[in-house]
Amino acid sequence: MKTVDYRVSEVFRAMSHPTRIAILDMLKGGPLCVCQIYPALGLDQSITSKHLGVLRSQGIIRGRKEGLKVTYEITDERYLQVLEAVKEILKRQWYLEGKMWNDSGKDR
Amino acid sequence: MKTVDYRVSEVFRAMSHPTRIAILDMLKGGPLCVCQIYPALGLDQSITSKHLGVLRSQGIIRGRKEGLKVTYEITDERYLQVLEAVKEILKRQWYLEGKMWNDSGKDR
DNA sequence: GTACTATATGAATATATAGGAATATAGTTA
DNA sequence: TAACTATATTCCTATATATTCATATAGTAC
Repeated sequence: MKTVDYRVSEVFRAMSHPTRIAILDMLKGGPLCVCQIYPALGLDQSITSKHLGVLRSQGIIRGRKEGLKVTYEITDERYLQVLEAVKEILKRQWYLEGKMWNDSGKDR
Repeated sequence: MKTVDYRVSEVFRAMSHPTRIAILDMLKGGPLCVCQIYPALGLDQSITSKHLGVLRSQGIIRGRKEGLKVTYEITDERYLQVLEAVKEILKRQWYLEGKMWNDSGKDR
């Protein structure tokens, strides 16, 4: 039986890639089709599918097939809260350090 | 300049190892000396030091030298809240799946 | 100074993960 | 049925990370 710590580590590992964080950010607004996700990320369908698979295997997102398309959504809103919490911690740290930052060129 | 998403990914990656999660759990109770941490984990001093270095490099913990010893502590309580939040999500998921679990043999 | 203690670091190896290109699978449409 | 579409998977290579053992560094005590 896997320990809780081990499962927690798997979840953090799944969330520890910029592309997968970008995917979670996209899903904040609600379910999205794969066909909407990978063009928005500017990535290959194949690579995107693998990242979705990592998040899905950890139960962070779930997909349902609707005809040819697959729509993904967050399984538990608290994963988004966790993500936001870390962003907030870092923003404060950076603020304290007097730094500026941005994501994909967009100012925050 | 590193993006926020990239920094978030680094923090998650730092937290994505069972040993480092165990270290954070130990530090919940307050600062601890390295000499207390690695025996409690049952790990080599060298390996423990490297894991501490990963957490330190991400600003999750900080150490201060006191004579020969180095004492580590959490830099921001919210990192612990993030850790607890994920544990809670997983506990609920496992409960819904009707599973039992434990950490190092201790029932929860 | 030497000897000792606690911690960090380096080099080598092993394992894990990511990315790219091609292919497989499942569903649709004609 | 064949052709098409959307997504997932496989294989291969490159890169990143973890572990082990040995050594370096910094502080203490004599």
